[in-house]
Amino acid sequence: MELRALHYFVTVAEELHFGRAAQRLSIVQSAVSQQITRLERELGVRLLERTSRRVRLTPAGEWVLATARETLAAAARVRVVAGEPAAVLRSGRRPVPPGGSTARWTACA
Amino acid sequence: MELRALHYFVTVAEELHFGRAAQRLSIVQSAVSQQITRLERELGVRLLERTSRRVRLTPAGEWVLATARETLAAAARVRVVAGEPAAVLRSGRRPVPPGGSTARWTACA
DNA sequence: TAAAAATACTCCATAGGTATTTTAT
DNA sequence: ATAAAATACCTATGGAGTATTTTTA
Repeated sequence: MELRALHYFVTVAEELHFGRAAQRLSIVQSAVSQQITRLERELGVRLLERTSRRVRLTPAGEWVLATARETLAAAARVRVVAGEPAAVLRSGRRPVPPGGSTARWTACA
Repeated sequence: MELRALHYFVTVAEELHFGRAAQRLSIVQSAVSQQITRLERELGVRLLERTSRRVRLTPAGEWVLATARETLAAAARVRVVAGEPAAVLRSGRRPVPPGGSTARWTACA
């Protein structure tokens, strides 16, 4: 289980939409889909109920959402006590290469 | 920052010895070294002070240790609320291939 | 049928393994 | 000299991207 997957899951849970979550995360929808699928497989439980029109949290999804947020918050505290400048703060414009975002680490969460 | 790195760090902090930590984690010492180095680079702070005879926590290391444990505990709760059988429980003997441990995922933490 | 998620496939970054080197006592 | 961590190099895994397919309201 990775913090990345929890982060993606929380974002999808907030947006209730894979595409919008992907946008917020600055990655493509398929990557979000893969991570959620992997997380669900790893935990052995369905977290999101999706149809082509709506995404909803399952009961297990609701419980996991709360603890996932706690985990991410704790991880953020690690960075804070380490004195790191709050995760990924960027100043200035985001460097986007000519042909669109080919680079994989141009944008972080 | 990954849960894996936090886990390795907590183990080293408990053992105060990279080699013993690696043993407990069922991986090689160099992998532990790499993860700790990466974590320190990511956080921008030295967590462990090592000499060839002794490993000690830096003050930052002490702070990070506490929050790292909180993070791992929260991650464990995610698994619990998801109903997962407590992380990686294995029964029976560990499958070791003929030529020694070539497989990389034979043992997990 | 249209909007949205899932899948197939590719590229490259990285985790961990082996072997070796560096370092500090 | 020696015990222990760091480094170089290698292979396999997997994350994210593009393009496409599947699904269901």
